[in-house]
Amino acid sequence: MPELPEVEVVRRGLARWVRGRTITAVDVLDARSIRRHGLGTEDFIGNLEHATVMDVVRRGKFLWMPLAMDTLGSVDSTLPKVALMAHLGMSGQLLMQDPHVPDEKHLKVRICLSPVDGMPEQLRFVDQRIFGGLFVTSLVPTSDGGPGGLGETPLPEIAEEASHIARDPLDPCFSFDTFYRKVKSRKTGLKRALLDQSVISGIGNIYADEALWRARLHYARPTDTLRRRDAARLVQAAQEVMNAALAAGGTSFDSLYVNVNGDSGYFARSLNAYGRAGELCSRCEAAGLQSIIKREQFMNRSSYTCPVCQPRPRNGRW
DNA sequence: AATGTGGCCTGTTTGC
DNA sequence: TGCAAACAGGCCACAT
Repeated sequence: MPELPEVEVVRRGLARWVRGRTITAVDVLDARSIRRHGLGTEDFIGNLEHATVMDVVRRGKFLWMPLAMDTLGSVDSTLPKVALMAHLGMSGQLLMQDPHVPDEKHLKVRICLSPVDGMPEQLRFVDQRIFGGLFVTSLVPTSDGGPGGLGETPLPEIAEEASHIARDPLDPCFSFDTFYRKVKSRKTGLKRALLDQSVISGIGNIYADEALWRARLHYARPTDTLRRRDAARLVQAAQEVMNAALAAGGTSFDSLYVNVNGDSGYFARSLNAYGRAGELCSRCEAAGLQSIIKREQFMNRSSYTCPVCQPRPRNGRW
């Protein structure tokens, strides 16, 4: 499933094909994919047609395209106030396609772009499970005054529907102090805090388990007992594992298509904890020990840990 | 107010 | 063999 590194790969790929192009037509094939656009299909389409895509911006797993409306034949590029928001959910894909390519089985929305030589004319949203979706949202000032997210031409504004989430660990404006303050003030388990988008964004179940494993921390570690150096190790671990995944996904930048093929494929081989129940912990093995990664339920999700190098709390003491 | 839970979705895998 | 249940999981509405 697309996680933050995959969404960033999509952002970079998409920017290359859609920046500066005008939307000429929109075809909503399944209204469920725009259910978060509360004003309905007609309003959704009306907001997009004749608008020009100024950039592709990402924070966490939210991706949006600031739009400039073409008024009286001239594009006001100085003040984009709305954006086309996309969230891929579990199975969403954004594909650049030529018109003659047959519709994908789970094609939900087709966005036609002004023709440019050598560039595909359609941006297609394909989504099997419909956890993802598209909708139009306003741009609002950021709370910290920095750019809303990662883009080619950073705006001091953020898509409203993404304004409640914290900066992700790959954001140049990510603040460790802010993260640590938020974590410390929580009264919950560490993994729950990691998955809370208002504490730190972009981390899902897979990267949460990987970051915790790398930092040798247990998912149930009470957040208020976390030492500064533990938190620093955890953030660094998250950055390392996501940068590695990003590098592995970066090979598809030159593709005509914006690559989001579901299973984390190539990078899955690099995972040390997630999905490895019953297998030896590689770090323990390297140290001459034999411990087996175990799978447990936490927050109705699978959590994978090494019982030796990520020990569970005993008597509430760490 | 802050924290925790359930449900949305459907193709694939597992189990009886 | 065949059907049903489990599973995947980000996010938000709702409950406590």
